[in-house]
Amino acid sequence: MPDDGSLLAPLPIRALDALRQLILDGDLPAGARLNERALGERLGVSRTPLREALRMLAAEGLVRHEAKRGAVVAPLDKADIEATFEVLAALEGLAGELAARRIDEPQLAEIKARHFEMRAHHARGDRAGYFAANQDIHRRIAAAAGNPALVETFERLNARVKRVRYAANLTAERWAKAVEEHERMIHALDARDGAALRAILEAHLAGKRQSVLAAFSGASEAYD
Amino acid sequence: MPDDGSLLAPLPIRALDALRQLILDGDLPAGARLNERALGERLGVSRTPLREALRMLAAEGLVRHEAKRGAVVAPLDKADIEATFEVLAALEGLAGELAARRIDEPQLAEIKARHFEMRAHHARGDRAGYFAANQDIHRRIAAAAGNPALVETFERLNARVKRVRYAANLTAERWAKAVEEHERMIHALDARDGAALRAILEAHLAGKRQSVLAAFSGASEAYD
DNA sequence: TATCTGACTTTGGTATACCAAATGAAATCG
DNA sequence: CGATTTCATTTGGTATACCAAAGTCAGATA
Repeated sequence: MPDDGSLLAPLPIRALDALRQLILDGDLPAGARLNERALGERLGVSRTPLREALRMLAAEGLVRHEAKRGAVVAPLDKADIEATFEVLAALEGLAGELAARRIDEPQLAEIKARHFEMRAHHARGDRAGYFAANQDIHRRIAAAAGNPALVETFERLNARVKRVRYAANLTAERWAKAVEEHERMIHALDARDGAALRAILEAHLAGKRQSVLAAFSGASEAYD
Repeated sequence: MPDDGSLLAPLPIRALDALRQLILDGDLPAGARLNERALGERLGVSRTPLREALRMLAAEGLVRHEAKRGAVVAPLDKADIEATFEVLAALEGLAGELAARRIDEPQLAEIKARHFEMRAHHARGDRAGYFAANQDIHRRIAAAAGNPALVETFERLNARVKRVRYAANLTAERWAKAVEEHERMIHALDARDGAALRAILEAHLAGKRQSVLAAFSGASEAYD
């Protein structure tokens, strides 16, 4: 997902990726003020490219610029999460419908393979592995939709809730239910049933929203 | 739609709004190289805030950064337009469904009023007035959905195709059909029928896409 | 004449300089 | 002792300086 953190990329891009990582990992907590000189030194970059990175992060919604006090890690409240998941669900639904219509055999085969890897992680109770495989599958479905604008829009919004999305601790039941939904996704995709896939994905996202909101309300009443 | 072009806004924001206007109006045609010094002088701004504005426009998709050659007004081809409209249709559909569920009477009344103003513009054959009213109605439906992430996402994507969206010259029939669709929108909204409104809006956007693509293919085979 | 070459110029990328507003701390007043 | 005023410092906003890579073009060469 990094745009391009590689050594040859321009500094604004490198700073962007580094900062995004820091925010998503929680090293820069929501609400934290981002001192340009200090942050620049930390990243080994001067203020000019750093400020460009901050503007890009603001466009992604991970950072807010407050008048006369600079950049702050964007707070995230319940309403933000609900709104974002509402849009993500619609985008996933669209992705599913288009993917069912457009996916080719090699793409489908690879998604099936990932699906079984994911089930393996679930069987072992390996949350990190599960999340990675899960994310990869959703990314591949979006890619199979063959719509770059959709992928980009999804990634942008997903970044906003990622901070909290993968912090949600699944209960065993919810986890099992998610896996079962994935199972049905594969079948719908295999049958090229767009309407069904859309419905499953929308429900799947609704479930994720619930579990994220539950974890959110419980853990940090106000994440900002 | 300008973020805030006012005199008290910081220069990156002012430059952002000014540049967006220049691009949407076609004063900066697709593919044009954006010389930082020249552009800065034109806007009365130094390169530092200008570069921040360019990064924000890149995030909106109106500008592209090419390696070692700087910023360029983003080209827009048929595939971009199709992909963008596909996502816009899904977002409008979601907006409609949510709006039908959440709109209150004053909001609905105002949309009805705008609707009749729009019909007046249509009756007079006033395209500019029609487009403005039309845009306003769609914006209000999105607002009535009560989802800021949705509004923001929609605006961001819409900006990409605005350049070409309002250049499409409607035929009389297509125009009449659009107005009739708007009529049905109002009824669905009035009846709080989310599913119907979603369907109408998705079809409406599909029609817009067709008319834009037709105008696009005819006029400028390659808008870049 | 066509092509190559090398100095000059332009341009984006990055760092630094400067300013005014905001912040914080110390001194002063009630 | 608490509130407040003042002054030093920090910080964001903006402009400018510097560099290396790309681009340009005249003149030399075959």
